Amino acid sequence: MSVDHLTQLNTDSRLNDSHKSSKSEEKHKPKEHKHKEHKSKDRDKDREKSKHSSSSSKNHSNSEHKDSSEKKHKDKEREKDKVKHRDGSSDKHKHKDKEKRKEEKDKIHSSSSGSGDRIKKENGFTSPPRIKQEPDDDYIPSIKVENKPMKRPREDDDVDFKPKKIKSEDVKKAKKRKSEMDIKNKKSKVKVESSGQGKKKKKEEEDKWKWWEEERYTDGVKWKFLEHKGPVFAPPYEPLPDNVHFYYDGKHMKLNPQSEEVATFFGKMLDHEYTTKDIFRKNFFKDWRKEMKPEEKAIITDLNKCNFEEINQYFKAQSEARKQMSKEEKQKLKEENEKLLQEYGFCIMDNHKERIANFRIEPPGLFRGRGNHPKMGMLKRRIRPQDIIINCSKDSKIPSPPAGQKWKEVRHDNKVTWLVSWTENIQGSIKYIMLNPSSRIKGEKDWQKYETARTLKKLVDKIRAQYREDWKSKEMKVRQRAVALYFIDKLALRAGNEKEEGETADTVGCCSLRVEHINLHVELDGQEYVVEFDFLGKDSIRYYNKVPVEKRVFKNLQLFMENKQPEDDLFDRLNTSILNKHLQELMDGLTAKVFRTYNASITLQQQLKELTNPDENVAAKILSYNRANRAVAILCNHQRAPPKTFEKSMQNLQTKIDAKKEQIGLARRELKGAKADYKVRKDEKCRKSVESKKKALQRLEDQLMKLEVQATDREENKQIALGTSKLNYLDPRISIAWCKKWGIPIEKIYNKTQREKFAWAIDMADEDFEF
DNA sequence: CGCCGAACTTAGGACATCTGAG
DNA sequence: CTCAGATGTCCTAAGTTCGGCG
Repeated sequence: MSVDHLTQLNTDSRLNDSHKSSKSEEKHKPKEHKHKEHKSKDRDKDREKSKHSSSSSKNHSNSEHKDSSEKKHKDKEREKDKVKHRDGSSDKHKHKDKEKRKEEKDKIHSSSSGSGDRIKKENGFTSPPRIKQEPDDDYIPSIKVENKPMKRPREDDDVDFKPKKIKSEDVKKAKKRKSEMDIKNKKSKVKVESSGQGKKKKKEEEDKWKWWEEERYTDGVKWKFLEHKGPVFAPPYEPLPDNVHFYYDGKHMKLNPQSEEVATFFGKMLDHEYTTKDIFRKNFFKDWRKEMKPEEKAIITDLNKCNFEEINQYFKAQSEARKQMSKEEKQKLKEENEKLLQEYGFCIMDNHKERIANFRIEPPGLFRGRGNHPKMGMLKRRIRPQDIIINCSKDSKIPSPPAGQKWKEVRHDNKVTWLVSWTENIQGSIKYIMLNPSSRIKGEKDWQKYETARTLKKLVDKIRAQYREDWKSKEMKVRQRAVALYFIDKLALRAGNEKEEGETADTVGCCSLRVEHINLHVELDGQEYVVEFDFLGKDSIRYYNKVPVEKRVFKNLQLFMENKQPEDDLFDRLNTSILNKHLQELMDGLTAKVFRTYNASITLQQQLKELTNPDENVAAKILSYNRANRAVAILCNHQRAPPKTFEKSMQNLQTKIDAKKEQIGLARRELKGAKADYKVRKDEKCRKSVESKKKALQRLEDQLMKLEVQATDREENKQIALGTSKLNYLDPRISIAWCKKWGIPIEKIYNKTQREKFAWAIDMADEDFEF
């Protein structure tokens, strides 16, 4: 964190202190009453702000030029909004407990700096600089918003699918549907496949079902038939052998299996840093004691007197032993695993065998949330059959629970995609077993996601024009919405839902940004109107970025921050639901996250165009691809902890480079010598020697280049994770089109799993595909 | 209309397995 | 052949969105 960031923070808080507003009184209200009070306070504040904003908008209006025709329209809208506002409907109602946050903050930072300290500790690296060029979009935006279904609805004759006739009938149907579709969609790639085309073709089609050539369900039905074998439970606890001891206060103590199991969870983790954290230890100890027998509970009262060392050693030895297993043993284990996969890893959904993603129930253990999680260390309990809800077809073979046990419930809900669910005990949220990304049900959704993003592409200019216009709105709420949307669009921020405090780590997204998360600089490093962002986002990954913004945005931010405490919401009149409602009106299916998908994909496409050099070889082109991918990862702030071995491996590489350089020096000298010889002797032998020396030198130089490129690549990738964007944000058809265009084998870009996930795209994208 | 739970996508880290340079 | 580093898989936490309910 830079010095001026710190001073800025301090200045801010001082400034705010002198302007103590209604907020500060509120701080001392008892918590229980807070909820309602907050609401009415906010309403007051809203009115006040509203006044304020309309008066101050005069101040900011010097650069405002009004388009009269549009103004009329706008005014009408404002009128509407104002009416709504009078109802109190636009009040923001957050039940975030700011008091607490403030107190905490005061505790931590009583004397000095801002939030930066904490942030750095939590996640030691800073965000790399990000680039995102605005796509030079020559597209003419269309006004019409239509989200035409990609396919026709399924026919009703599918209703009584019977599991028995699993595939043969289906192939016929697929063909029928496909031919209809081909006519309708005028697909460039026509697949010839008359019904009389032999068994081989049929077989292939069975192996690789092309669900994307079939119609989709409409009306929320997710499947017509679903059969599976239920989940695989975590193996039961195996008590420790008698020679592995637990000590309390130096004395050996035999724990009963139930509390022993929980002890092993802690013992296994001894090497992890977080077993030293106070919250972790406190939560663990509390939950552990709940599992103890009264006698144990009476004795074990202080975690510091517990010695898990032997337990720790035991598990280390176990994992060592696993590594040392013979080939045959490993093979056997692998086969058993495979058998389990074959039995439980697949289900039958609508006549097709589909892979299940997570068919194993999460084993018990100690919860470790990410970042500074208030619940870290709590016991994640073992899931039993009686906790499990099974979802499948009525007419399917219903999975049987383990002997002597019962499911919590068996239901037949074909409006959802999950096969199994249970409620987890840490947050009380529901967990699911669902299908693999290669499945129809996931693939269709994925495809649709990119289609929505492409629809946004057609409208984005209009939407941008609109939110720029809204920066001038008389209404605070509209301005906040417009500025937030600008951030979401320009910086690919996440929407930022409100979170319940004390339940999760303190992280934010766009709508939940607080005043303390940004710093305004009228001038910074030679740039005007710079906003400095510094906050923890999803997974407590730090987002740090300095962005020059338009003057109007800057002025708006100043306005939003007026009379606020650092821990107050920046966009106090906005939340994700308001924002998304607005977006929904702009385009069918538009939500905040679509901007991330759109901007990621368009950035890839444009970077690929820019970086690919037709004359270069495959390796160089792939490097370009990775660079393009990296640009997206940076945009989306996909970070990773630098690999543990990074420094070392970098050093090794450097050593290699140095060695290579030395070799080159040597080769140069030799070449020189050979040349000199040739000059004197002019004979064939010498000429050949020169030639070969030249070649050798050339080869070495090539190798050096390669190493240096590798080093750069690795350095650039140190903190950047490419996988997330590749898997979730980049329309696979862009990459596939690029591969086809430049003759790059798809395997160089997508591994086997990824090719399975993106099979639909591989099949349908040709080299002309444009996102 | 706001709140909350349900359902589903997105996310990084741990661990296992593969690979290719020495 | 060996081993380090790269790559792939698994795991499950942490987001977003939506719809229903009071």
